[in-house]
Amino acid sequence: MKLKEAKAEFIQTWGALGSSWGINRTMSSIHALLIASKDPLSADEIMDYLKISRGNVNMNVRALIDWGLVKRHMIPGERKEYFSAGKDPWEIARQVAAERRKRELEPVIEAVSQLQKIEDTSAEAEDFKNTLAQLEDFTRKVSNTLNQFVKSDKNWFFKKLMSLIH
Amino acid sequence: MKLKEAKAEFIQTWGALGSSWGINRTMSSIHALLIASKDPLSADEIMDYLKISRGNVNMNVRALIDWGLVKRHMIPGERKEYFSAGKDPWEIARQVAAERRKRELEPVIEAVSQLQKIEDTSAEAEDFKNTLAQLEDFTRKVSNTLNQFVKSDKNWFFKKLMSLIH
DNA sequence: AATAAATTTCAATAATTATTGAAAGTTTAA
DNA sequence: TTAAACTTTCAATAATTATTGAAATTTATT
Repeated sequence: MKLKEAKAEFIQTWGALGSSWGINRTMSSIHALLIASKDPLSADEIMDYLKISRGNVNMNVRALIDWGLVKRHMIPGERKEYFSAGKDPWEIARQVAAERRKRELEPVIEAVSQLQKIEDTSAEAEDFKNTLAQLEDFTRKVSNTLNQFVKSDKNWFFKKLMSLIH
Repeated sequence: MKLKEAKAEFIQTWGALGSSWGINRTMSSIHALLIASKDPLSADEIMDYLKISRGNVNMNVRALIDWGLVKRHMIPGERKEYFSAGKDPWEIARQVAAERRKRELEPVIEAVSQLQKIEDTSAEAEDFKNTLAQLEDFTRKVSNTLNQFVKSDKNWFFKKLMSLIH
């Protein structure tokens, strides 16, 4: 297999993965393209490679920057902006975990916690309150654990990962 | 807050969560309804409560069964099928982790592993191979860890979770 | 300040994904 | 074996989500 083909397939694979994770295909394709690329790319290069419009590139690159997965570069003497993505899988996972915790887990904890204020005292109501309490407890534990990952350094993470397996 | 309201909001919250995780809103709403419900429900009851069509209930309940999140009940003397969902968050998470590992992580490992067969030996090709190798290694580690979770019992999981935090 | 280069926005449109509902298929019971 | 009760399928349609592209805006250069 040639380098070019491999990169094209990687972009394809990564794009499909993203879409099964609720991230849109174009966003993950751009991310993959930048991961696979030695040097930062301009909007024009991304448009050209992925055959998508300027507006689309702009919106999805912005989203990637929001997620902390891509950064802007200003090259001295150039007017254009360039974009690059970090290549370390652990850093990528950490960034994604941090954002999802904030965006998805925290709101659930908040909501489930509020819902437990049920006035009824029927057996059914008590049961449901109990289900919610368990859910809150579980979600808090997961959220705390993720938070540790996010704040930890790479070696700590791998050590723990290994300790889980053995 | 009354029990009915709380259940309605829970269904709402859980539905929204699912859709940010690439699971469709109706599927997670049905799941939430069954979690919140004391007894198993029939297709008609689900249709009625969520105001969705029979076909939609059938398809999404089937998907939930595929995911191992819902089971069928036959009540003796009744013609209808009834459905229920497990209420233990740990069991739910385990089931979801098991399925996603199989459906999403394993194919990525396979794909990334294949992609490393790049013939080129330019510095750029070597760099990219290296990125892929790191990605494969990371994904394998995550996959193994998830697999441990999946095979483990509840207490083991919580003990490990706690050991990570402290 | 005028111009050029690049970026951003967003209404229109295209593409995708979810939902309906009626017909076909199955199962159970008399 | 017929009919009623229930489930499944799937083509048509609705709803949602992504994409385009041209106009508006911003930023840099002369």
